[in-house]
Amino acid sequence: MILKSQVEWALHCCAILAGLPEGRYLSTKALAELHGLPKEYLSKALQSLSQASLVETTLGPSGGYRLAKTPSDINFLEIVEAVEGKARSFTCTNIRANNPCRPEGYCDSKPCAVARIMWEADEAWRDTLRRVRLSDLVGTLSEEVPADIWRSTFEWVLKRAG
Amino acid sequence: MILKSQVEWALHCCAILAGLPEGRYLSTKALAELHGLPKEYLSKALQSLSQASLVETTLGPSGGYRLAKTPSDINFLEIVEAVEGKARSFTCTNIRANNPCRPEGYCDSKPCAVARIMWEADEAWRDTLRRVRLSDLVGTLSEEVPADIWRSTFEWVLKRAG
DNA sequence: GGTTTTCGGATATGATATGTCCTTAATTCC
DNA sequence: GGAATTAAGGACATATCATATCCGAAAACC
Repeated sequence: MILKSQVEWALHCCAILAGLPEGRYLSTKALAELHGLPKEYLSKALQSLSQASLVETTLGPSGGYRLAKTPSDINFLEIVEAVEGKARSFTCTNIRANNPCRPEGYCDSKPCAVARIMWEADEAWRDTLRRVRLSDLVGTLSEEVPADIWRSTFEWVLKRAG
Repeated sequence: MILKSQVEWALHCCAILAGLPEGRYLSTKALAELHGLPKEYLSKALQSLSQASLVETTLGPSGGYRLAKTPSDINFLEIVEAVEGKARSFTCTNIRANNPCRPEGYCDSKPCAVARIMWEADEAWRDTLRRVRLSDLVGTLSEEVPADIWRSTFEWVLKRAG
């Protein structure tokens, strides 16, 4: 049970987009080169963010992506679910229904007890991600990343933002 | 990010094993027929449980599997990790290291902030599973499954246990 | 009009989950 | 002792999905 690498890419890209000056866009090409990622494939992750209305896009030169909301209004779960999907990690195939001792046509009143427990754990995972805002990540990064690297990184991307 | 179906199978099998009389074994064949699962493939899941020392085995007729510990000494996480593995759901490829603005040979003092958040969510998932004991599942099942189905199911499997 | 960009479709490839088959060794039953 | 049964595990086949690349269309900018 491993998350797509696109999840990692999307989170890092959102962190960069969160630090952009108001109104500026950043292209797939710039984000791919900054992170050393395949441009065409990263594009799919960014499209997922766009479909989830987490980012806005514009075409043409100096076009690209910017956040559609303030970093404090975006949480981790939104980003993760945008590229990974909203499906639960445990899928119940209801194998209890194959029990040969069950009367024909018997109908369960509740979902399977095994599934309920697994879904509860899934919710705990989602709750944790829901409680972390993109602005929290940006705060941590600006504390931990040395100031000169942090500053020159944004100079670097802005130079490519036209 | 979907768990293997073997996780579901293993959990249901453990629930049945937990209800067996002391000292009795249940074969792969019986467990597979009870749940309507492919015998050969289910065998792989049971082997995983065996390697994790959650179940004990014996060979020959009337052989098979039984729990190696009391149901209250087995939690969900042990079973899930036995078949799914202990690897975290988020793998950090450290793409921050590709940032062209980083000085050559620069070394990070901490793991990536993105990864730390994702791992925290992973821990929340594992904590939830760790807190649920196999005996809790058995308790829920014996409450919710109609008593006659519950009883005839164990008569059915015991008939196949030799 | 030419360039740059997002977006989506089509396709290829590799890894992994799923499923089957077969052999070996141990145990039980007759 | 011999036959039947079982777990264990290796070999193999198949299907699904993640990863990756390429292309064409439409939109924006110069």
